[in-house]
Amino acid sequence: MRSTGPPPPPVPSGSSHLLRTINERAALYHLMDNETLTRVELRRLTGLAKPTASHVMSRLLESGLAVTAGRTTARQAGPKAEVYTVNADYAFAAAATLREPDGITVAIADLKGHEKASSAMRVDFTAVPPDRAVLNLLRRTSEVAGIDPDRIATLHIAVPGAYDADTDTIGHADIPGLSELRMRTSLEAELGAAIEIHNDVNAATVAERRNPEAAGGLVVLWLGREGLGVGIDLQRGLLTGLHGAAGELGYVPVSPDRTGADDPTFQDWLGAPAVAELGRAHGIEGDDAPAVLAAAVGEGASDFLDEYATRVAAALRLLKCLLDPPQIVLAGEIARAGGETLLGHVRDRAEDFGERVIPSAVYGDAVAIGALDSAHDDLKDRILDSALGTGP
Amino acid sequence: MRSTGPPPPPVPSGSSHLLRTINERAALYHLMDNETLTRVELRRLTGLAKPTASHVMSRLLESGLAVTAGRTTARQAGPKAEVYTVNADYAFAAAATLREPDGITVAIADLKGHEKASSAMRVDFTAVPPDRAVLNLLRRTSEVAGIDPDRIATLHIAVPGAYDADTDTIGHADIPGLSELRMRTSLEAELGAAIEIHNDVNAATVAERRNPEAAGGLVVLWLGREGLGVGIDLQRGLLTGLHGAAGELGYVPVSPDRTGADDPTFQDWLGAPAVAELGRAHGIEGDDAPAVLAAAVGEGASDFLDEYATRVAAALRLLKCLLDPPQIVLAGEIARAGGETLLGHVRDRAEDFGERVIPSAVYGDAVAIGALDSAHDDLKDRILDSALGTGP
DNA sequence: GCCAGTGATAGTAAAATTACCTAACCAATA
DNA sequence: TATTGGTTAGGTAATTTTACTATCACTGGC
Repeated sequence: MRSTGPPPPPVPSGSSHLLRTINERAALYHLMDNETLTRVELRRLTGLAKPTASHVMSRLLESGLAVTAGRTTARQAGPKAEVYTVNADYAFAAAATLREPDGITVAIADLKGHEKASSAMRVDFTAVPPDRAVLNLLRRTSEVAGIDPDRIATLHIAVPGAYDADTDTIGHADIPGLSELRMRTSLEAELGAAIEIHNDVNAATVAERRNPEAAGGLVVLWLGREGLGVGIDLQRGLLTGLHGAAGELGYVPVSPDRTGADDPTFQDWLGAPAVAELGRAHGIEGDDAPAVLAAAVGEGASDFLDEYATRVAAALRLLKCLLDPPQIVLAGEIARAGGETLLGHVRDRAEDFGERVIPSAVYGDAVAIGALDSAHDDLKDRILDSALGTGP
Repeated sequence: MRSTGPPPPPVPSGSSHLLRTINERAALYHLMDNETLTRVELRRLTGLAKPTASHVMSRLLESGLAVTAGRTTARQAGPKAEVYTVNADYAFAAAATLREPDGITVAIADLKGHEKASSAMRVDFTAVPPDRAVLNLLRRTSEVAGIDPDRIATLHIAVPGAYDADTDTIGHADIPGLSELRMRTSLEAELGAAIEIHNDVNAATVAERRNPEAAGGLVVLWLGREGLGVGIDLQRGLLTGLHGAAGELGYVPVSPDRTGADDPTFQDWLGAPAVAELGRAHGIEGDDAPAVLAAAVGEGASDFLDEYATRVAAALRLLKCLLDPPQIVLAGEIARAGGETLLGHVRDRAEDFGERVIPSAVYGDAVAIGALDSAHDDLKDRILDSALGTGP
């Protein structure tokens, strides 16, 4: 379904053109990696000779991928070196989130990763199909930011559900009309952009990559206002699974050896319903699960916190034993409401791997931020792969 | 601990030398991928011009990596094309397994992946340290096969335990002296070879890659004679975890919500002890867990099989929900003893993902085969990376 | 049934192309 | 005046294109 024809060999071959492509790719990579660059710095990074570095740079300027950004303020002898940057407006990355009952958000970033515009809108998905809603808000947002929608090269969408890339369908989604839609196909037809659809927890997991502590790989236990999920980001990239349904801890039975009729899952035992029930048992009130946790922390209800932390630690032990990740991030609205207090209790219960449990390093909407980060990474990869190397 | 200095940029750059290296690498890759190759076939695979293909081939011959293998039996007009092959004796890959109470096995394969020799030996690890035992048997085996031990470029060792590459230590190992050893360091000093140490279940998982059905990724539930384990091989390579302790399902509590004193783990509930206990309860006898299963299958004890299959399916559901793998392989001595019968029962219990559960496709010692496959893959990678490209 | 002619294929040789590197040079600046 | 940024000129190394030779199966006349 994905690709046709035989796959290209993993080891390329070619002639002088390939060499030029390689060197231009390398230069572009360093340019995207370094904010600003002079010819001399490029020379040092790539090891190319002076005339070659010069030539490669002028090719990048011609193609519009690089732009000049003044000259160095020379404090050494000699002329001032010309400074180059990536052309931030060469192409844009967009991200959208779909949530119930919040509606949708859209954000657009330039090639440098700077957010240019964002907007949110409540949507009644029974009245407006999700794909139309995203399209409308994306067009409006790009207009506000003064961005030509045709320059948006990637669009990543975070949805609450499991996206199956092979069939272009979304499973386990509680948004009306979402499971019947072929979202990627329909949006790709309207927009020119490359569309990717991610699970919301996976998007939040990408956002946690901003934490330099988690560079070696991380697993996120997402304790959301409603649902529960796990994001796995180890070695190279997200683990999404065959049908995009990896990390669905919520569907796992807590006690498979008990063949009772109720058969509680981790969602029942650890998710929002469990928090509400635990709150009632301990006399702690709140409108929703995060509120209950905030109240518990405020009141110093250590019995409640111990009980809940024990459950969280049990889930973490499962993840630690199966995946042995360098870091386990506690994230989501409930975890945020629990704050350092909850984290401390969980660490106490986690015993041997407590030091690996860290709080979320993301401020703000992790799902939206992660989706935009993901779209931006994808954009850079695509620019690197396609914008050059189509020489004679 | 692993590398010093700044990492090289992921996008290389270079001059004509690089180009030649690239093309020779490509040729070598195709040569290793294709058993035999003529210049014309190489031309078609790489897209290189005729004289270049010729030149690259003669370089490979000079370096000793390729050898001639006669000429084609021309059934078309024109001269017979010269046929080339990888020089199978250019370098060798070795594998070893350490098991209690079986002792150690050693196997050696040539660059083409053909097994040249293998041997097994019972070892009293309290008398002979594991690293010395491996070294001795490896030297003896290579002597028997007439292979210069210096040409053994990779050695992969499968051990029952979690290998931590950073500290070069093995945890959770029940072989005397194994946890005190720095096995890689000590063997690397004696042998010139590159040493890798794998968990035994992970080695068996590599062996399952031979099954073309599992090309999209697989997870192995290993029901061994003694222990229980999970091998995860998705997207890119094995998931080993920070301390090599990924896949240790045996240590996971079955029912975290029950805070009883016994606190049974999956090992207790699904491993060899559980099989023995279940056998006693159903009046089925056997010397060890596989024997009990074989007896149950022979007697058609469907009550026993249903009960055990229900437990296996519970573990599989956990793996399916967390990892969503394309295939789940049932392997290990217990699973083999249960055969198609057990598989059928498990599939019935697995409901929605039963069709993804497949039997092991490996005949013989999966751990030893996987370790050798792994060593051979590593050998090919290293040859590709190092043998060429050291030009002027 | 034999043997030269024909055409297709394997491989090599020479010239042209492309991109890189070194070395020399010019200009700007502390 | 020495140093640095940048360009120009000439040379090198790898490729490709074009042209050529050698080999071999097939064919058809003798």
